[in-house]
Amino acid sequence: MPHPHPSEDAPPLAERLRARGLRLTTQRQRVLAAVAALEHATPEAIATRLREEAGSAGAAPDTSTVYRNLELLERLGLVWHTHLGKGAPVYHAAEHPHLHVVCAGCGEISSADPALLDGAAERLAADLGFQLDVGHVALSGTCRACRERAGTES
Amino acid sequence: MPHPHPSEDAPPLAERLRARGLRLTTQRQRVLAAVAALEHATPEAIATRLREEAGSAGAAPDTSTVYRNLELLERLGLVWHTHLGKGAPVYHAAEHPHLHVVCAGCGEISSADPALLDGAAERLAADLGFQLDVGHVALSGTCRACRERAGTES
DNA sequence: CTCGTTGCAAAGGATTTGCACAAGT
DNA sequence: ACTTGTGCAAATCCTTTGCAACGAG
Repeated sequence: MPHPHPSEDAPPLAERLRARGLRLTTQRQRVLAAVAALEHATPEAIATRLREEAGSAGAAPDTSTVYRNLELLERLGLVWHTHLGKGAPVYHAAEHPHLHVVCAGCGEISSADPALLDGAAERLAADLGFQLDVGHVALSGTCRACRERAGTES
Repeated sequence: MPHPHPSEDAPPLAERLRARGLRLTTQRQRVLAAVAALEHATPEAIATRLREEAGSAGAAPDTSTVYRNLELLERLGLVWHTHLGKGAPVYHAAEHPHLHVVCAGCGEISSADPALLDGAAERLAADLGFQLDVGHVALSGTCRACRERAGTES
C-alpha cells in the first residue's frame, strides 16, 4: 500500500510543537495557513501574502521568520517544498499530496495524481530500498500548448 | 515510442551552432567537455574544473561565461540540468539519459533507468498532452541507509 | 521568570547584466 | 569588417545570521 504519509489526520501544529518543546506563535500559524491557502507558493510569495493579510490583524512576519518557519514546518512534516524552476522553491501543505508537473516552456504548473508514480515507487523500493517521496517530486517537460507552438515556428 | 531525444547520434556542437549563426569557441567546447566529464556538475564545479584544466591550455572561461554557455548548450539540446537540492542545479550531458534519484537525508545521488517513468510518461501524454522530459526529472526520497538510521534513533 | 522567537539589518552565496575589448567567420 | 562572445566588475536575487527585544509556557 503506497501513500506513506507522516500525517495522521489534521496534524495539530500545536501538538507537534509542544512535543518538541517548541512554541506555538502567531507567526507560525500564519505561515502555515498561507502555505495551505496558496497552492504553489515561493517564500517570497508567502511573505507578500502575509504582508497583505497583515492589514486586518497585527503585523506580518519578517521575511527571515518566514524562511525559518518554513524550514521548521517542513521538519515537522506539515509542509513540503519542491524546486520547480531556476529561482525559487515552492511550498505546499503536506495534506493532499500531489505531483507537480511543470512546463519548461511556459512555466505552467499543474498537479497530477500521485498514483502516477506508484509503479516507479515500487520498483525503486524493490531495487534500491529507496523510499520515494511523492510530495517532493517535480516532473518537467513540455505542455501541449508549448509543443504546438514549437512545431509552428522553426 | 518512448525516448524522444532531440539528439541524433553524436550531435556536433559546431553544426548546431552554425545552424543558428552562432560561433564555435574554445570556451564552448570546454564547457561542454566538462559537463560530459563530470557526472552531476554544478555550475561552480564546472568552473572550477575548467580552472584546473586551464593550466595546460590557455585560460579558463570566466564564471559568467560558464553560466551563459551552460544556458546556450541547454537550448541547443546538448546538456540538461536538474535541481537536486536547495542550492545548486546540476548539469549533465544530454546523451545517455538517466533519472536522478536523490536522498533527502544524505544527499546521495543515484541514477535510475529512465524506463521507470515510461508508464507515467504515457499517462501524462494521454491525459494532458504533456510530454515528460525524463532527462530533467529528479526523484527525491530516502535511501535505505537513511531509513534505517531514522528507525534507529528517535 | 526562562528560553524559544522574532525583527532588523548586515552578511553571504549564487546568478545575471552592462560594457568595452577580443575573437570567429 | 561585421557580429557574436568573453572577461571584469557591479548589480541582483535569494537566504542566512547575529543580536537585542519580545512573548509563550
